[in-house]
Amino acid sequence: MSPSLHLVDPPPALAPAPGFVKLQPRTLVHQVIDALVAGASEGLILPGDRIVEADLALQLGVSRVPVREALRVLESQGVVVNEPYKGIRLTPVTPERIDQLIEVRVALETTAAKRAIRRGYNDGPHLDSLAGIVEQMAAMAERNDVFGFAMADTNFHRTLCALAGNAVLTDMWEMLARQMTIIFGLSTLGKPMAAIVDEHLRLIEVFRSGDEADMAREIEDHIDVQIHKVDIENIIAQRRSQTAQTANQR
Amino acid sequence: MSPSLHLVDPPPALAPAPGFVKLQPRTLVHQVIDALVAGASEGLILPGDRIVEADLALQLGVSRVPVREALRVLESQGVVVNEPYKGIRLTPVTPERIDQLIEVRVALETTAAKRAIRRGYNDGPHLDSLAGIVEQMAAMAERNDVFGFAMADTNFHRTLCALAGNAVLTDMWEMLARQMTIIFGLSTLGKPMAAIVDEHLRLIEVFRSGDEADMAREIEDHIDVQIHKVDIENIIAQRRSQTAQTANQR
DNA sequence: TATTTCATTAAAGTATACAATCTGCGGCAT
DNA sequence: ATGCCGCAGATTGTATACTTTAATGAAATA
Repeated sequence: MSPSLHLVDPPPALAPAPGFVKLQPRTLVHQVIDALVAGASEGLILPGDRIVEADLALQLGVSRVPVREALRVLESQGVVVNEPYKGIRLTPVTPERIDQLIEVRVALETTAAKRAIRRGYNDGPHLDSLAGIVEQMAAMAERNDVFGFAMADTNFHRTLCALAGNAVLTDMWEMLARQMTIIFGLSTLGKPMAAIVDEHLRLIEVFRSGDEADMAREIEDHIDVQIHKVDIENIIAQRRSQTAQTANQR
Repeated sequence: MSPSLHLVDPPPALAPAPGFVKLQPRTLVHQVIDALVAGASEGLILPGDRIVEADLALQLGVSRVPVREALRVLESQGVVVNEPYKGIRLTPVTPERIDQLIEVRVALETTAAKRAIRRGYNDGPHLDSLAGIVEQMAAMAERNDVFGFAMADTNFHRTLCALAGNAVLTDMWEMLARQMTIIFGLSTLGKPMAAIVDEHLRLIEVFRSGDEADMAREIEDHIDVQIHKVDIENIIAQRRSQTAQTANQR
């Protein structure tokens, strides 16, 4: 883990793509976005912290322009909040906001699962790829790799959403995932990893059964439990005191 | 209606605010965003059309910077698509995409209604404000103001969503609404306005009853019917040939 | 002492200038 | 004739420079 903010290369794909992916030039804007999200999930920047364009640009070794554009994107995605001529700060995370994120995420994933079932995509190959990801999760749990575990977990749900074949839905899901990644990164998991692995296996089973209502219930329970009970404000306060000497002023 | 793209002031609020609203400076970025969305919904730019930063900046009388930032925001919201170093174009609208937008919108509105009911917000004052908007719709229908009618319609659903008190949800809903505004602007309505007014009245009734399942069904039917049957590609082709002399090359 | 005014400063918003990349066309070799 | 190479134009990506706004604090006044 790096001690400071830095531009990053594309994250390593956990599951190799089946065919060729249309590769696109990674502009600085994208790199800045990734760096910021990564930094936030590492707790380098905490919710509510001010983000100064010029400072950030200096740290990342780029000009203000790509930084500004990145921040605009993150603003429109809810990761940061902006007041014109005043400044940008990482969106404050309150229990209410977490509830809201969860509510929307459950709605999206439920819809995705429903659609996937109606398309008949809850069968062999698709179930296998989901099972494969759960295996990865188990492996990460084995070696106690919390970060890798969280990545695989996210990947599981991303894959599930993708089965709906709804680009609008997946885009919106990614927005939520980003914000939850930041929160996840700060909080330790509420449950032991082994239990979470089991939950995912059960999720696959229900998905296979094709009962839409059951699936909806299962998803709701599953996501709800994940971070609902975490006292996020306490965690943030702790982090802030830990890194008080280098902390960005609030 | 203006014959060309132009910067716009904030749209007139249909319902006056009860207290003071925290006023924020409108930067050029926001104005460019509004101008672009307005221009798109007027058919000045058609789905699939190329958007050249420099041209747009010239037309709007600003530099490229705010234009770029606006386009970045619209990109992250799905209004335009971007390929690095190649260009930006208004997101192509296909029947599949419309289906996807509707699917997500139904999911969000259903969730919002459910939450609003659970909060007990399906009562007196809130129902009244909804009914007030339907009256506005009826008035617009009376004077055959299609644009005003669409605005009021949008406002109805916006108000309904707001009752859930979920900022994340409303933000996402606004994204969808923007894209659907563009499509609506291009297509004529599939049903007579009077019928749509009736549907909204029924929607209010079901909302009052507080039956979540009924509400979900009602919303689904209502939104589905609106534009599902429209042959959007044909409409776009027509528009394109109508304004062929000044059309932006595809 | 409290309050207002105004200058200073930091940071965001905007404009201009430069670099990198794509695209289409024309010449040249095969 | 066909296909490859490379140059020129256009357009996007990035950097630098300038302008506007807001916040802070010191000086002035009541």
